Parts: sequence; C-alpha cells; structure tokens
Amino acid sequence: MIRTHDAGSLRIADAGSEVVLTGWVSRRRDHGGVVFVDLRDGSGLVQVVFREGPAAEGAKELRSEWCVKLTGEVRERPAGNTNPDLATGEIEVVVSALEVLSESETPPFPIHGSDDIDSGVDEVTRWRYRYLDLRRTGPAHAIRTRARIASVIRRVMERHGFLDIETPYLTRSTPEGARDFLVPVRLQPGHWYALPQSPQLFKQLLMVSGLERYYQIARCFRDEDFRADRTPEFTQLDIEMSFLDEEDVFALTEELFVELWREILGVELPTPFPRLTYAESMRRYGSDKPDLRFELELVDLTAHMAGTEFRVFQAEHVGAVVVPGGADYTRKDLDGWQEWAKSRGAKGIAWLLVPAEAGAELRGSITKLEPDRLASLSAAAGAKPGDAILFAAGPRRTTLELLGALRNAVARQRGLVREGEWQFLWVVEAPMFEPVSSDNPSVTDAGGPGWTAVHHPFTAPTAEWEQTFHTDPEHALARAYDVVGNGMELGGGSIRIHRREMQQRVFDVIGLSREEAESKFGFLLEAFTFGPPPHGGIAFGLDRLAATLAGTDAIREVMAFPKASSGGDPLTGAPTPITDRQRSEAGIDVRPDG
RNA sequence: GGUCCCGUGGAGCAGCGUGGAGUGCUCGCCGCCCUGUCAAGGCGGAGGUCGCGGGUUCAAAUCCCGUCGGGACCGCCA
Repeated sequence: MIRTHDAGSLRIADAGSEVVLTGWVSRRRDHGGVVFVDLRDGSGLVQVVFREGPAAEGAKELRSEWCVKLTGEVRERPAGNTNPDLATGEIEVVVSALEVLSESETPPFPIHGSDDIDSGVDEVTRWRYRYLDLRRTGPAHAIRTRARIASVIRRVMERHGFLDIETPYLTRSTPEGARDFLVPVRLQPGHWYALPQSPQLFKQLLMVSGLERYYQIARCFRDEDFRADRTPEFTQLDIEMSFLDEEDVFALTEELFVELWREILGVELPTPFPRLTYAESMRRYGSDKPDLRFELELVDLTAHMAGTEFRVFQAEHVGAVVVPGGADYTRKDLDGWQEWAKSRGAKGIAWLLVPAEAGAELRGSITKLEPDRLASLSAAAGAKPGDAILFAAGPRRTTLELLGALRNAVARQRGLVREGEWQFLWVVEAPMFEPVSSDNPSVTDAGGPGWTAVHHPFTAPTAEWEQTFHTDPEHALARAYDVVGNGMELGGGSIRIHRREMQQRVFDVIGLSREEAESKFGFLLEAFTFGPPPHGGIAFGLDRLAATLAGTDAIREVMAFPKASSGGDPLTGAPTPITDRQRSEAGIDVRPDG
C-alpha cells in the first residue's frame, strides 16, 4: 500500500507518529496562514493541517474531490480545538509533504457532509454519477451493509453444510409467472435463451443429484413493470435441501435471521416466529403478509348483515376496519377514503361514525340500514364511542384484500405502527391453486379454463390433501410457506412434489398436457424418474432484506448500480439500439422452421 | 395498459393560481483578503434554451395540447 494508515482510524494513541495517508479532499478551509483540509478515505475522515513550506503552497490549489497522498505527523489538537463529532476529532495530521494523485472536476452534487442517504439530490443524478454518490458515507454504508449481510449468510450456510453452487444464466424459461428476458443465439438463429426468473428447476435437479444442501446468492431476471421495491434484475438467497420437512426450513431461516439482526442491528429476535395459516391471515388481516406491529384486526359482519334489505351489504362478505378515535374524521377525510378505494378498483367504502357522547346520533353513509341492525352494529364491530367504522362488501377474497390494504393505510395515517419493533411470522398452508382469469393467465399455452398453481406446479399438497387435491382444487392447501417481517414478504418456499403420480395430477388440474409438460420441463420430469429425494427449499429477496437491515425503503439504495424505473441504466445508458450488423448476426429476425 | 406528481444557472428550492424584462433564496463555483477552522469568515464576480415541440396572446417559466425524462401508486409480478 502506498499509505501507512487509514485516515479514519487515527486516534490519540497515534499522536507523534509519522503517517502517510491517501484519500480525497472533502473540504478545504483556507485561513491564509493556515489551511485545514478534511481528508476522506474508505475508513472515514481526518483533519489535516498545512502551515508553511511547499506543502502549504500546494494546499492553496487543492479543490474538492482531488485525490491526494500526504505525509505528516499525527498531533493532539490544541486545547479547545477538538471536534467531538469526528471519531478522529482529538487529533490532526500536520502535513510535511503533499502529492496530488489526480485532480477532479467540480462534482455535480455535494459529496461532503451527506451522511444521510437522502441528501435531496435527484435520484437520477445520483445514479448517473453513482461512483460519486458512493463516496458519500450514507450510500456507501448501505452497500457495505449488504456485503456484511452476504458474509453472515455464507457463514450460516456453511455452518450447516450447504454448498454454494452456480446455475446457468443462459437457460430456458422457468415456470414462474413473469415475462422472461430473452437473449438471441447467434449460433442458432431464431432461437433464444431466457434469463432465469429464479434457479428453481436447477436447484431441484441438484437435489436429484444427491448434493442434498444447496444455496446460492443468485441474480434473477423478470421483465415486469417497476415499483419502489421491484427492479428487473434482483438477487435471491436461494436454498434447497433434501430429506427435510417444514421445520428444517423454519429453523434454518430463523437462525439466519437471528444472526443477521444481531450482527447488523444488534437486535435479538425472539424465536420461534409465530405461525399463521394463510386462511387465518386473510381472515384477520386481509393479507398474506400482515404487519403485526399494530393490531386493528378486521371485523367480519357478514353474519350481522345476513338477510339485509340494504343493497350494498347484500354480498358474499361484509367486513370492516374500526378506526380508533376515527369519529373525528371530516367529510373530506371520508371522501378521501372513497377515492382511495376507487383507485384500487373497489366500488367504495361505507362509513359510520360512533359519537363519543352517549345518546348522540350515529352519522354515516349507511344510516338507512334496518334500525335494529344499525343499533347493534357498533357492538357487533367492536367499536367504542369516538371510533369510526369503515366498511367494505363484495366477493370474499377481494373484499378482504381491500380491507387489508385499508388496515395498513389507516394504521399509517393514525400513527398506530409501532416503529422500531420487529414482528416476524410464518404464513403457511397457502392454497395450491387459484382460478384462471384474464389477468391471471394459465401457464398452459392453450390458456384453457380452470386452475393455475399459486406457488409453482411442483409444490406439494399438505398431508390432508395428498389424495384429494385434484378433486377439490379450490380448497386444496399447499406445503408452502412465506416468512413475513413488518408486513414485508422477505422469503417464500415450499416442500416439492417428488412422486411422479402426484405431479401428474397437478398437471391435470392446471390443464397442462403431457406434451406440454414434456416440452416445458421434460428434463426435470425425466430427472424425477431416477429416484428423486423428498426435498424443498426457500428463497429470500436479498435486496429487500438488505434494504430493511440498512434502514432504507428503497432497494435501489442497496444496489451498487441501480436502474431507473424505465429499466434503463442512467450511468451506462443501457439499453442501446443495436446496429444492423448486430441484428443480423444475432439472428433475431429469423423464424425457425416448424 | 391506467391514475397522479415532478422537470427553473452546477445542487436544492421559490416564482406559475390572477400572463407583463430571467425575478428571488440557500449551497456550490471563480478571484482577492485572512494563522485554529471543522457548514470557517469577509469582499467581489461568473453562471439560464425556465426539459422539448406546437398553440392561444400585443406579451408565456406562468394558460392549452402534445412529447420526452424521472418518481409514486393500480394493474402486472410465484
């Protein structure tokens, strides 16, 4: 190394040492006879002082973000001049020699003094100059945190004998539901690779291989629209094991999470994580990833409304969220909820304000309800004087989902979320199938009527449904599980089917013909003819996990070079048009015969 | 595919409703002064296609239409 010390590591004990430092000029404070420079390197900041001689002359020329090397003596700062805000604030380095390693243009946004990720600078500008953005301590910390997370993961996985095995990026479509990214193949014009949406099929093959314990920090690709927490390439911690049951997955996951939260945040997570069935989670929270940092459980009023003449409540499901103290809602607030519901495609939300004073009249949009039903409604909903009740009615599933979203929105709005708390749980026994609909197309090319796999078609049914899932697909339950933290789905997986007969019944339910199954993943089915072990696994969204542990909402903050929401890379300018020659060589316009 | 928001010197904003000279603020940048600052300070200065195109108007940063870029949400995404 061309330096002897890290700038941020110097302490009072180093006083008197001669040091050589390298780094960037963070700030320069020129007082004429004395010049102070904050020198920054990967370890932190230290103040260096120039007084006289050639070094001091050179210091006059220094500008922000110049890269320099300097030699000097560490000294205790004069009395009264220490800086308690700096780790190195008790000392400074008096410079005897200065070498400019490289000069810098004026940076497009301030680098110094921005320990927070959010400095107010436009994101696109930050991504465009991400290499400068990462000189800032806040963004750099997020990336460093991610690296520590990967390190903890590898330690835990290796402790349990898992093998880190790479799987192909140039492959064929896997059975997930998203659109594939496609790569043309020069040597076979008109033929295309798909980039993997996950290593799903390969990890199952590795179980057939008898490797028994696989993990990979794998890049995955899905060509879908963006969200704040979604980007076209992302990273999964992918895990698969043989001869296991759910408890093994739960135990491993909990150990991993405990270790991550302890090491990164210094938080001790209690285990085991509570478990909820999917059905119970939907019933109580209207979500398959409930946030348990607040209560506000949904109320089921379907029975209370049975036989009502009131049109809006003549529905498969009538439910409500009771807003504590919500009687202070203004008409504008309530109209706001209407708009909110409509923006989610719902018909609307009915409301009732329960007056705080005894005997006062109920106010609301449903006061024309039958009087006895109305009178007993507050009690049936569990509302107290001063509360508001927000109702939704309609088909059971969509109504519960609307109420679940409402529950989250109300909790945020009313400040009911206990920030700083960590609430993990397992959501288990999801349905195996869901009805095919226009916005939920079948995996079959024919797109025939019927059912599609909720998780993926290799997910095993629960013990109770092993013999009967194909006769009642609507109610069949899967050995699938999601781990949820603070309302975020952090990971999910399942126990797989390893028996050919059972697999065929699943294909029959989802209307996948033998020919189609053969052409899509015949290689997996063939592998399963050679004594496949019982196996299963789980995958975690590493970006979401890292963002959570780094204390940011945006997964882009834990990616070194994130993409903009159009899918473009503001730094390199990708994607770009291709030349005619590239187009011709790639063979992308060729239609293969047959 | 849909809804909403943003685009003004290098950065962050205000100005737009009710059209009237590129007006203003904070920071940065350049020059000079300055021996204890750490958001150093003082004085002076430079820097603009108001995203782009069209329209309305005597006159457009401001109003209208379109478009591009960015962001959030719904759909979509196991």
